[in-house]
Amino acid sequence: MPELPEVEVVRRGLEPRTVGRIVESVEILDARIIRRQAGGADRLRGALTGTRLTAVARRGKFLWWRLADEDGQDTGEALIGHLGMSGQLRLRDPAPIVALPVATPSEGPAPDPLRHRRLTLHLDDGAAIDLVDQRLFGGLWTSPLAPARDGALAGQGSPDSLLPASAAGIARDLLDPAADLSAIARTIRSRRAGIKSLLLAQDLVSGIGNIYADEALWAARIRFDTPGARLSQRKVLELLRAAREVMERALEVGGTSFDALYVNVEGRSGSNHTDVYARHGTLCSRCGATIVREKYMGRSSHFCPVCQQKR
DNA sequence: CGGGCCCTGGAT
DNA sequence: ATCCAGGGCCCG
Repeated sequence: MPELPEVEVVRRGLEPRTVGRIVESVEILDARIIRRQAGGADRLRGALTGTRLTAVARRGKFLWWRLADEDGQDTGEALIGHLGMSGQLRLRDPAPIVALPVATPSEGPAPDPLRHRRLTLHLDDGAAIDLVDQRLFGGLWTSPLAPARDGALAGQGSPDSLLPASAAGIARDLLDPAADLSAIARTIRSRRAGIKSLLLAQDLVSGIGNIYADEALWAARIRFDTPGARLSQRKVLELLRAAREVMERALEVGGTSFDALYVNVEGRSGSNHTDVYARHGTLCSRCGATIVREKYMGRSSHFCPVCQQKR
C-alpha cells in the first residue's frame, strides 16, 4: 500500500521521464477510474490533450503534475493523482504492451502486470504513463491551483507555493522542510482521540498510513490507543521524528512492499522489512515478547504488548 | 469522531 | 460463500 515513501519513489521515477513532455492523448480503459474528475472523461481529455507537463510534485500521498499550454503558460490547473491502496503509475516505453512469456499449462496463466490498467496518458515521445489499479481506490483528475496558505513551496518538487485544490485540506508531511513539528505536536496534545487516529489524520500531518503509523508507534514505544492529550510534548516530538526516520529509511530502500501492489514506475517492488506491521505472532526485536494484532478504528494495529504499554 | 462506503481478488 | 485488506471522503 503506497504511503509517503512509496509515492515519493514514484514521483522521482516520473520526474525525469515525464516533465517537459506533451500529452498527446488520454486513453480510458475503465471509466470507473475517473470518479473524481469534475466534468468527467471529456473534461479530463480536454484539459490534457496537447498540454505540457512542467513539474511533478507531491504532498503526503498526493502527487500532481503542473500543466502548461502550447505557449508555455501555466493552465492554472494541476493533474493530480492518488494511488489509494492498490494504484500504480507505470512508465511504458514506446513499444506496445508486451505480454509476459507464455506459461506452460502446468503453471497456469502468467500474471499480467497490466491486467488492471485503467487509464493511459500517451506522451509526445512515444512513451506512456499507465494508471494500473486493481481496487479502483486510486485516481487521476484535474484540480485548480491556489497558493498554499503559508507561502512556502507547496510540496516536494513544486516550483512555487501553488497547491491543487484537491490537496488544500492536506497538511504538510514530515519530509517537508516547511512542516512545523512543534505545532503538529501541540495540536496532537490538545486532542483526546487515540494517538494512532491522530497520526493518520491527513489534515494534521500527511503521508502516514497504517504501516508507518504502526512502525512509528513501536519505535516511540507508544500504544495505538493512547489519547493524544496523555502524551508530553517531548514524547509526541519523539514519535513524529520516529515516523520521519522510518519513512526516510523506507525511501532509501525504494519503499516498502508487502505484496505486488506497490511497485515503482518500472514495476519493481521495494524492500519488505518492518518491525511490527504484519509481524503478529513473531517476536519483538527489542524485548522478545510476541507481537500482537488488534482491531482499532476498523483497521489492524500491530504492536508489542510489553514495549508499548497502556497509559 | 466513529462508522459506512467505495472496490477487487486472494485467502479461508 | 464469506472475510479481509484500507485511504479518503461523506455522513450523522
